[in-house]
Amino acid sequence: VGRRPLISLESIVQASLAIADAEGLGALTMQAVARRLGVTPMALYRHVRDKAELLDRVVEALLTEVPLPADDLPWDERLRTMGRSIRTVARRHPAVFPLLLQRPATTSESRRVRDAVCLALQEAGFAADVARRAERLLSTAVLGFAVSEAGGRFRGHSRRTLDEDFACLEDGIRHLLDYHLGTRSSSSTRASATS
Amino acid sequence: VGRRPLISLESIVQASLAIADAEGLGALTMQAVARRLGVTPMALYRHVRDKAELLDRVVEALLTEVPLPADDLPWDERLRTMGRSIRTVARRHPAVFPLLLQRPATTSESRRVRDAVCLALQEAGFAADVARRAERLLSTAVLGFAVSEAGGRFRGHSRRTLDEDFACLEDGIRHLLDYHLGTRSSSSTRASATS
DNA sequence: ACCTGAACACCGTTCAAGT
DNA sequence: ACCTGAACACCGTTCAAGT
Repeated sequence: VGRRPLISLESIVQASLAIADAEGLGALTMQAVARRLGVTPMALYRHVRDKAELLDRVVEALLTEVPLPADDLPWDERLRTMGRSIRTVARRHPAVFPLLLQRPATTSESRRVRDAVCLALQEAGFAADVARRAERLLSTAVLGFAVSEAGGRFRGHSRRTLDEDFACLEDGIRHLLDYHLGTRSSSSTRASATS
Repeated sequence: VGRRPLISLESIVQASLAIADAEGLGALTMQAVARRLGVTPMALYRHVRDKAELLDRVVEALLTEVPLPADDLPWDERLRTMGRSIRTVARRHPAVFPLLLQRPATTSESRRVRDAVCLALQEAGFAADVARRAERLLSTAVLGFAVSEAGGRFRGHSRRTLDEDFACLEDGIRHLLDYHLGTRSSSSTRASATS
């Protein structure tokens, strides 16, 4: 009656992420998390229903690491910044990141990022429903690339090649957005850096 | 000495895929595969080194289900057909398909599909190295969409919405290819079906 | 309220043994 | 050559019990 908690949901999630980062998703077990926290595995079940929920929380934590750019930046810079942030988070947590593509994008943190993207697209001139569709496809491409890179699908390609690939993806997205906006001012559109 | 095999690598892979399709990736265990084949779990280890290799084989089997379009079709139709085939395979094997984005794209079956895409892109007019880059980005977008859809990230969106999303993705890709080819004949480019 | 000890069903994997 | 039986370490999860 009135014992101070030794662990919290937050410490559990943080420990889980650290384990997955260091030893892979296979090493992320309830026992490993408990051991790292100096507690028995059963203690975790007070804070988390089961392992599935733990994984949900860990994935959610990834999205928390994506910072939202300042409001006063132009919409295209905001999109570019978020895309790069996502890629950075993927490189930081390569074992867990792929799960992001497999869970419903309806959690609060995923909504937080998505709303920021949609807002930028609407400021660019897209109608709300078009912006939502564009966000879906755009995030799919960026997440797909980040997962591929983090998960090792592009193993064998140099960092330089992948950076160029990503720049090419950014340019492609920018071009398509300009095209749909009917914008002629392609001044900020870089020349295709193929090679 | 000279006993006829009860099981084969092929039957193991097929049983594994059937289990994953029916009950999810979590139900795909060595014991479950063995039970389905009427054999003890240890019998599997004669044909497969460990579970990791089994998963590799199963993923490889997914790619086998992607048919290569006829050579005499125009390059753009070939690309479109392959993209749609990939999406179909993803919908057929939603539990296993996400793994495709997490393994090195260097296996023989993945090379088979990739070479076909690169060839189409080269026939379109791209240089070999540009074609390879385009293939990487293009397959990332298509696989990313297929994984998202199969894995449930887009749960809550109607089939119709997702079909339109995919059509929009196809159009976007087509537009970018045309743009990089410097083609003016945009007759085959559909008007943007936003909504 | 929070944690533990003991227990259960299940998992991947090995090894020696059978035919 | 191919499969089995027995065994091991580990996993997620429960339940009653301790403080």
